[in-house]
Amino acid sequence: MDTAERAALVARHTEEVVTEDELETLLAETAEPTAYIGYAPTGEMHIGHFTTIRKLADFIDAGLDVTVLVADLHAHLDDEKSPFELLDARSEYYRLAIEGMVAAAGADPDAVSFTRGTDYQLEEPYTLQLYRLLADTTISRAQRAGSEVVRQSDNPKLGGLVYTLMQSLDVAALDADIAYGGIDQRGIYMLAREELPDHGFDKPLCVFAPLLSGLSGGKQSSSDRASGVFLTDDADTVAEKIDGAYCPAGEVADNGVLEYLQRLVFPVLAVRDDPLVVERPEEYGGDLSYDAYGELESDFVAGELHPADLKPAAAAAIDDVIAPVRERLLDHPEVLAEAYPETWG
RNA sequence: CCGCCCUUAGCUCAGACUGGUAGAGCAGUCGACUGUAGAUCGACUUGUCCCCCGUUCAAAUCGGGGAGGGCGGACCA
Repeated sequence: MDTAERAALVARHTEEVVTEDELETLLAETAEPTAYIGYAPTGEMHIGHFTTIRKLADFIDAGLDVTVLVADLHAHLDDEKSPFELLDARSEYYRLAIEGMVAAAGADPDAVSFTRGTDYQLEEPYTLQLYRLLADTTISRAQRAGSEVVRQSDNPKLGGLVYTLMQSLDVAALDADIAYGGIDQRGIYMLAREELPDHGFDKPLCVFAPLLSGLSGGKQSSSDRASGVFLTDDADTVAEKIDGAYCPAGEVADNGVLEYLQRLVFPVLAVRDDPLVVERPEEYGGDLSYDAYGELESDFVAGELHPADLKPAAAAAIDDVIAPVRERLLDHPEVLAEAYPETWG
């Protein structure tokens, strides 16, 4: 694989790369570039996380050294989304779920390094750097950077501000060349690109994944189980949720069903070299089979593929994709019960 | 340390002055209409009224105490 091919692999299915030129340079000049993505272990993981994590397989194939940060302190700093006492349990759950998703994406989980925030964020060098960042970042700058990530309220806590600076510093602390995350993380990593060079660190490249629409048209949320498919949802639940999803015939915008297919199902099917089969009654033209998302979208836009036929096929395919992750999680009921006692205890 | 304000449905809040065991909007659920969903109609559900004590035939409402949250003041040798 030459540099251009590797760059294309890293960049495919992304929302934005900052910047493409820097990516080519990095891949050409660095022996083993590093990329990291951080997750604050808060609510249960869902299919939106899966689409973002699935891309780690591309990173690994492109020769990147991938680290996943389980940012336990962040989970508490952001308006105490996770109680302090649950950080251990939820960190364990996140690691289990993420490993499951990496494996389900066709990559080797052992190729990913895991780190927890508390492994290094309490040590002196990190703390000292954090204080220095705190000293020269304005409140409004930190607020703006974190506005898409940190919970907003009329009476925001200091934790949400520190969260933003810590995440910026994490890029340097983990020695990552590339900061990867959903496009909602853009504000924070732009702050990192601005501030880190002033503190003697390299300016990180950023790769942003698209966010999935929720099934009702809004955003997917960990705190709303109905807004999307969760990793532990069984086949019937997936079918119910997809059946209820906003899905206007012929329209692509805000269509969660199509997004699931494009961003998660087809990439996984491609690895297995399987098509997506849509069963359809004879009166509407009989079964269909798609090897690529583009064909399916064309048919959908043209009105050749009706939502009522698409939905059951999509539900079955989604269930098939999450099944191995679900099984891995349900194999460890004690992990779920300790991390989310109110749901699983 | 002092003073003032707030706490009612999943969310935002009304009701408190003039006690009679609670309402609106949004959300949600279910029908109708569409070969899905949404939109649109139609129907429906939801509550330790922050906690404790007291007054009263009767307290979300009045009195006292407490908890949590917000705002302001004071101290500044």
